Amino acid sequence: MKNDYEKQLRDAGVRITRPRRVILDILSQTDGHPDALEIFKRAVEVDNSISLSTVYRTMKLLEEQGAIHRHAFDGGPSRFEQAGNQHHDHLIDMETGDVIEFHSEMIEKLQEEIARSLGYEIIHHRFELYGRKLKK
Amino acid sequence: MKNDYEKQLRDAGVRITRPRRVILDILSQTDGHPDALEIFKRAVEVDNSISLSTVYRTMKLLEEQGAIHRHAFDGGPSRFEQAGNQHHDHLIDMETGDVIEFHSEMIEKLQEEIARSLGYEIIHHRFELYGRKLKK
DNA sequence: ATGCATGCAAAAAATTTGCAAAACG
DNA sequence: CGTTTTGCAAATTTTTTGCATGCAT
Repeated sequence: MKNDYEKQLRDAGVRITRPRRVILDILSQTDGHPDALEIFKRAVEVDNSISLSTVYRTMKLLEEQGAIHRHAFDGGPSRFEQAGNQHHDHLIDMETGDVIEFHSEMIEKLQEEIARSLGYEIIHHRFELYGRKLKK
Repeated sequence: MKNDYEKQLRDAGVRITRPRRVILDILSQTDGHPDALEIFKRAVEVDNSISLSTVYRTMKLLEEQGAIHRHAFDGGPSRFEQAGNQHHDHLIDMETGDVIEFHSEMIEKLQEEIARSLGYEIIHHRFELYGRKLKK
């Protein structure tokens, strides 16, 4: 997928600077869930003047713009992924750290129902399964 | 609820020291979801020689023993609650920070199904709703 | 007694911030 | 050209750890 967030962000009044473009490119070329440090390391390979602060600042900005999602899986640092794909939840393989994405319409519906019955409207949610691969 | 983890822990070979007893008492007198610092502050009121390190070490120990659950709600520090009550998930009021507990058998079943269909066995899961109170 | 637990201070890990200089539109 | 953004270093926040001493069993 091409990095076509650029126009979208520009329209939202976000300046597209060199560091931001580098980070956006990295995000659109990745389908994993890298943390800030990983993004930083890859960014430095492209432009060695980029700083870790800028990565953090950019992640916050992109999150506010809805361009990425931030995850905080058990313990570790925040990990990011581009938004825009269809919504999904995560299953984390506790042995390998692998992240498997899944989607359940049923779950989505249920949580709406639960929230409504408690008198709430959902802004966002986290649904993470932590498991171990079954031997067949 | 009385602090009756003591016997249970003792049987598991865990030494019951003064700091640990103080912390266990605090946990059993609380039905919120305090973080380490809050527990530390309350502990100091009972015994001013307790250190924050010990609180952290004790929380890790109790977690391993299954006596408490650790939560990492969006952003903030780890927050703890005693285990032993029936399993439940959390809805976090984004305006007040209040934590509302709920339980859905349907959700429990669904996640088992999802994990199984992906070839996994669930060790634990996190299901958190972040929402805003509906005005009626 | 003897090993495990504690307090303290220092280290680590993750993230944020102040500020002067540089870059964007 | 006026703002916004950046890099850097330093500060914060949360948590962990090394080590000498103290306490539980």
